[in-house]
Amino acid sequence: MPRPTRESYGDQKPPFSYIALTAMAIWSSPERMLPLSEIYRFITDRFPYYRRNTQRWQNSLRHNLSFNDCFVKVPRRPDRPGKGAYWTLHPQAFDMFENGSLLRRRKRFKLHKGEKDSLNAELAALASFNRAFLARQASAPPTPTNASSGGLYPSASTYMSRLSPESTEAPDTAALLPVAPRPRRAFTIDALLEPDPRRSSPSPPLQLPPLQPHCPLPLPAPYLLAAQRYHAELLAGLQQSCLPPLWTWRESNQFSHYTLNS
DNA sequence: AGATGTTTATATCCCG
DNA sequence: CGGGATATAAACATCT
Repeated sequence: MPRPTRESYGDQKPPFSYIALTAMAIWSSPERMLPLSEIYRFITDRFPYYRRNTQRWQNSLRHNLSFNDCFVKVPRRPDRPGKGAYWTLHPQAFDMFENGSLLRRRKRFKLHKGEKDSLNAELAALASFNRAFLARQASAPPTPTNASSGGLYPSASTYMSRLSPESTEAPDTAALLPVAPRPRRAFTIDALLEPDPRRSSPSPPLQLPPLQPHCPLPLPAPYLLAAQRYHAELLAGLQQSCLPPLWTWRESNQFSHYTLNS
């Protein structure tokens, strides 16, 4: 091919940190979130250097995902079964490469304890809900005669009827514990679902525009330039991915919880 | 069992 | 050069 678009740097180590490589992979995906295996694939597809010694660098990469607050683990929605969770970028970490170096950031992105607790609590609540939903699905499998009629889910009413009357909020009461005092502009599920304060239109379903199918070779410049746009799209993407139409996130006085759409 | 995450420890590297 | 960010190693848990 006249112009190599997928591979680069040959066998040389690319001048990117694992954090940068992972951010590129996540950012280049249509939904701005990827499972671990896809992050691996993004890197090995483009950088031949990482086709060897996979155990070593993949261990490092996993360490980075867990260790750095700039990466957020989003639980899978139950209609997308698979291995592992999705990984995305924390919107407040967009400027972490602002010094222009993809090798070393000026400072590490760290969430404050309150923000981190709040985010973790809400993500855990979502994961807990998904687990309970799947468990219920397993205990009441679809009729063996037709596996493909009427969608993937049992109806919401079916689900609700299986719950004891006093547990109509969520299966896991731990998930309902009051979340820590909410910081303004937090990256929380409910913050994401908060309609744009400036627009008061009655819930126009936020449509995620089909993005470029591919980002040939991510570079620093486009990364910075698109941060703003990415932010909006990430919100839309999370709204689509985390909260399928089956349920809705609701705010009551002190507790936040999921309710099934009826 | 193997993939995925989490955590701790230590070494190495880069930016100011 | 020094301190902080990053890389590597490794033990261990969890989930499919």
